[in-house]
Amino acid sequence: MPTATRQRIIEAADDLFYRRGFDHTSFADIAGEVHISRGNFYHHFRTKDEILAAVIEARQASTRAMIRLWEDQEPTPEGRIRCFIRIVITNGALIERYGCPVGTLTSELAKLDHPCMEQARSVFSVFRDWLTEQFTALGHKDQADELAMRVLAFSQGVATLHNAFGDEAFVQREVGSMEQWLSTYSEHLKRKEP
Amino acid sequence: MPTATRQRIIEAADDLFYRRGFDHTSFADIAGEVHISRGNFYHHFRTKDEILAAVIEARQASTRAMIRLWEDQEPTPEGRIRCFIRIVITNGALIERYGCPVGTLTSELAKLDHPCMEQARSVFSVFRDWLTEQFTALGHKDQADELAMRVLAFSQGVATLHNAFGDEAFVQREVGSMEQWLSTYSEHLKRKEP
DNA sequence: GTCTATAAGCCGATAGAC
DNA sequence: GTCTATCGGCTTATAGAC
Repeated sequence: MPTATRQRIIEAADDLFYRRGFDHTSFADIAGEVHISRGNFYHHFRTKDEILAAVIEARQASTRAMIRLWEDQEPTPEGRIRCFIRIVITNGALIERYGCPVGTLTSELAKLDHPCMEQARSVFSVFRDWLTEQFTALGHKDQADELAMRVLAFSQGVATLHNAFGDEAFVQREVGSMEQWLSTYSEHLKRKEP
Repeated sequence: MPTATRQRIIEAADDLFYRRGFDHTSFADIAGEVHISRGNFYHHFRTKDEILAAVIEARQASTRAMIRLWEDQEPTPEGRIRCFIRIVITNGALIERYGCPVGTLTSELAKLDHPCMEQARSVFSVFRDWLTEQFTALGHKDQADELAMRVLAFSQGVATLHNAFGDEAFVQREVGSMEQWLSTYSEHLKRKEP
């Protein structure tokens, strides 16, 4: 049973880890955001790694919630994959300023040689596995994972360069090109259906 | 005229900034690597920002040197662009462990809101401008920059996922696919030449 | 140019009162 | 559950001897 304070700590840490980076965020920063003392903070989380694990767990949950939303909104696999492709536009303002939350965290944890690296990678896997399901439903079971990884790589490349150059026209162009690529993989199914 | 010690500091800092990240690397870490005292260190660089600027300048120079090497080895624009595409294989072992040196630095500096961010982005620009030249030479002047950005985004997407998943087969597959894509853009020129 | 010594402050983490 | 007080260690950076 998470207390309200614990939940507020996780939300503040999630935000600060994204905007400032994990290593650069101190306990004092998080405590200040939640308006509690550092002593109180340690009542809820004993180590920094503990709160990182809680933050990543929260991100996994919110990722799954977003995916369920896409599934409710879009009945076809093509429409659902399109939702993923368009994240780089949907979250464009944040990505331009702070990059992709998933990619920048795994990059940082890799350099820190942090034990939570595997857990952070699993956020990527939530997207990867779901995209693989969608491409399987599109009738490309044999190469579904390969296609999922390609779409994932697209999102990371666009996010990194949007963060570096701040060029919105580039993002729009790449999304358009990727959507066109997707439609060629969907035609296969359309031809088979009446 | 850079002294030998100054040069050794820059090389050690370059390596540590890449492997551990800029923020996580301390003066003591660099001084320890070079086997000098912290006091001596401050004789050469007064602030951490100063050494970061020197490191980025060194990276720009080494990037230009690598490009000159490609130009010597490959006479055609297609061959030269292929050299860039294959970096993710050439530097595969380091990328798997620490990510792309350019992409991870810009991501970190963006979060730190660091004044050297613009300078770090210019390392990307060295690649971008050179790739634009190559695509112009291939006969695609109108969309040369767009094609350059696509190849750049490819490298960043592959590097981030290689760092996250450590899947070498994925890298090989994506490089092969990108080389095939490149050859379709080169055929245009081949048809015009006798 | 290179060193030791040290300042001033922030870090994660703990103890114990209420 | 929340607080204050505090520890030991590490940080950037400076002063000054050699």
